[in-house]
Amino acid sequence: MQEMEKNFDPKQYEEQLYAQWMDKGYFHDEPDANKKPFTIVIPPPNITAQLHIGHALNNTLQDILTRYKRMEGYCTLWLPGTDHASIATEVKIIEALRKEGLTKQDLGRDEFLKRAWKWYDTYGGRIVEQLKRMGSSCDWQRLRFTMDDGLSHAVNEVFVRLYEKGLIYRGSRIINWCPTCKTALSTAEVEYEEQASHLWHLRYPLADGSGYIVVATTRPETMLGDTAVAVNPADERYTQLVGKTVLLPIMNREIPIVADDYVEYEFGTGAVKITPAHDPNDYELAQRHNLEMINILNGDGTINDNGGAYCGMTALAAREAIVAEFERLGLLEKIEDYSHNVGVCYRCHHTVEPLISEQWFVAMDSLAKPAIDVVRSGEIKMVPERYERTYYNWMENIRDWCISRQLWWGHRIPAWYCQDCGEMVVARTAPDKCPKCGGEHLKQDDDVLDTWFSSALWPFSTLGWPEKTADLDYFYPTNVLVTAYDIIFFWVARMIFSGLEHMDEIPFDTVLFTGLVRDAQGRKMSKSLGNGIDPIEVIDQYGADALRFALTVGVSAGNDMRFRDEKVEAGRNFANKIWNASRFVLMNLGDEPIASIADVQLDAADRWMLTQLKAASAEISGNLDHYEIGMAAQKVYDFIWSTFCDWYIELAKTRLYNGSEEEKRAARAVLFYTLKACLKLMHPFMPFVTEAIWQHLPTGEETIMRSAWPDAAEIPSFEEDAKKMDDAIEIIRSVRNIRAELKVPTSVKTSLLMAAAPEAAAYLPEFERYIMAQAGVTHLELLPQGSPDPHGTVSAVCAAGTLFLPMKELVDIDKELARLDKELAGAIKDISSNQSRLDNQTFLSKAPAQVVDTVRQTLAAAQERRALLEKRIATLKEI
RNA sequence: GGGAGCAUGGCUCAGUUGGUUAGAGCAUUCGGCUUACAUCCGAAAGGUCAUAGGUUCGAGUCCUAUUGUUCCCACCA
Repeated sequence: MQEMEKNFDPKQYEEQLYAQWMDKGYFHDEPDANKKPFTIVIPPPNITAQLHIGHALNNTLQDILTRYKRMEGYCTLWLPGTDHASIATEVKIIEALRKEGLTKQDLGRDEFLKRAWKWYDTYGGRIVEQLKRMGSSCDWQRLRFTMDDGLSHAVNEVFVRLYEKGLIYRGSRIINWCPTCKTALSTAEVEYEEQASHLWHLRYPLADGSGYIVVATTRPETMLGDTAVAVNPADERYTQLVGKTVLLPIMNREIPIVADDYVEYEFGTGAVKITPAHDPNDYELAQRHNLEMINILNGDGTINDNGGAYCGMTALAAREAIVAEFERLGLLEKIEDYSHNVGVCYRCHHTVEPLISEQWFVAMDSLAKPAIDVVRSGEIKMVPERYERTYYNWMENIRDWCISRQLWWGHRIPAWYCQDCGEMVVARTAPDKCPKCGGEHLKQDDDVLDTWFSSALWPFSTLGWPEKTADLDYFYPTNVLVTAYDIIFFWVARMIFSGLEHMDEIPFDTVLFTGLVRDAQGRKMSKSLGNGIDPIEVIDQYGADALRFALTVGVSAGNDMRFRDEKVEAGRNFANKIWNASRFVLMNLGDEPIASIADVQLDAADRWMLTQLKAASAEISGNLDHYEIGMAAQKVYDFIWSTFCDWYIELAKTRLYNGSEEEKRAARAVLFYTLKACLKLMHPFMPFVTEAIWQHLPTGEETIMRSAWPDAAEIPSFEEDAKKMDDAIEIIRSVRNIRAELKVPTSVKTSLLMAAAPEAAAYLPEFERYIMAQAGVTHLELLPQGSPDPHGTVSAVCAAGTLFLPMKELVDIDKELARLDKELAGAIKDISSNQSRLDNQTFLSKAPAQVVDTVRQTLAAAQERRALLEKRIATLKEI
């Protein structure tokens, strides 16, 4: 066993330990009927690029839960994988092509797909490497990709089943179209941006020449496709116009003026131009009024043949030209400044155009209902709970899901069209001939599926569905899904209804939401700001454990967090702290075999330590069980740093350096026992440093990650003895406090006198050596009961009694009096607050007896403190 | 137009089901190279828990309103 270096150097261990874990197969479990399964499926990162800090947070939490459950003895599976991210990846590849001066059409579908697969090889692999750097204990033997054969098979199966049930249909609807990506989008894929624009007031002349009606619009170019003007039926300004027609300028088309409740008369002019093919509201209104629908846009966002003279112009160019033309014709009433929401594509951020198009849809009504029920009933819980409301809100107002995309990279829609008779066949595999006419010229649908269609199946498609595999049987449903709140609609909701529909079971019982990781100023990380943080750079600089620490300690579920270097530094320091504590223990274990804590004479410090350990492990396990990961991490930190290092190790030195052999044996046993427990409690959070240490220790176990999680029930506790140690600690703190306040140099030792309560007098001698060592005193002298306060001393009042430091030559009497006055004021405040509670009859009758009792005790203690302080002040004034 | 979150010492944040004197890290001040660690140790100072009401024996925690701030959803052209 090599020696431990003075400081923990992550670089020296991380890669090597990870390789070791992989070699030994520690991340892999086979279904085991004797164990309970614990399953997490990773939210598959998009292969578009490398992982960002948000992924690091997400995966750290999953790893913590997985490692915890694994140590608890569950049969665990954390299933990793990546997502082909149809549109996002395609956008990236097209960008790359453009730099080579190519378009995707230049390449053709097959060549393009080759590029995409190459992209997957590069970035998919890189993502896996990044996950490994973070210490993720994923089962790499079960690595999946949404375009794997197995998963593609699942996608086809689901498509065909839903089609056969009538839940997938093809139809012509108004959809959101991204002219840049040249594809349809689902409603979820449209984001809205506030944009400063104008409201153009246009005059539409009445066909009978009796004047004109003014319409207001934010998109003047759509007038090319207008097929009506609408007003509110109750709007008196226009009642006499309803039923008349206007002559649409430029197009010279005669279109009706109709009345419809949809029109708000306060807005604009109260008259709306109706463009059914390019506005969802107009579309609905057109259906009510049987209006013509004229599509004026090409797929690339330019004006088509229906736009007459404007054909071929971009929508924006057409807008300018049309406004100019209206002005020339004297038909431009006015232009107002107007700011409104514009829909943009969530991938390329260009304005989307609503248009009518033939697409594939999933009918949502019957799927949504059971998915709502399982959350309402609590079968699926969301942490924090408030996201359940967001979920209901979406699911209850859900619209049919447009799933076809005019893209190449993705799962091609399993529908074929007979070139001879036009018949459409939806099938699991390519049909060789048309079932209707027998023709052999069948052409597959050109479109691919929404990338989220395959992600929706992830919890079961990754486990082998539709085959009935052992994995699927054992690991499904999964336990917890850890994801950011921004994909609740895209993904979480769709997994829930898909799981219910195809597995007849929920996909997971808990959804743990993470917040967004923001930069140190609280800004969202973005490419344009260039404020993104690369987790790998952080790991290179501080180590993976430090990064994980910064992302977890004190963070609460679903809340955004700021990422600050200081916190990573704190994490690095913590790793170094446990490293050095372990180094200390290791140096002091001696040559004899380490005894069990059951076989040694435990002293008060040991009993205190074990009692604290028992409480801490119970609390930490409890926090983890409730997904309070930030709090669990905080407790691990505090317990190890303060309780174990700052107190117990320091106390143990007394016996290690000056104790008898038997005492050394006891101290070593408890140090070793507690250290191992500390490492285990810490391991899910900081796997590398804990494993590195573990392998330096004579534990007899080759890895910490498969060791047993500390079971609080098995740790002995000694409440009463622990209380005595607490009293001694209070004495030590008081002495240190006085010494610091009076600026007594550490080198100056002093004797300590105590007027102790009788019980305390009995046990304090046992603590004398600890007090001596920790407080810098030469010896502890117990004053006889009832003896007067010694002159020329400084004092402090503790639970165990009053202590005196005979340092009158060092003490400024006035300062000391001031200090005592301050303490007295504190005591008086405590007395009055507690007394007033006890004076309250309702409190006495309604509060639990235990609470009342505590208040009584607190009051008594405060009163005693006051008496002692007053006495002390009086004697000091006599000097 | 609906809905949600946040507001706690100088900064960044915790605070489980309401229960003694509201915690931590960083920063600050003071004292320390004490044979695990200066990536450290000891000590201190610093908070009317946004504001105003209410419920309760008891409120940072529950309710109502207000202010500020962030976000989500929504078809006012």
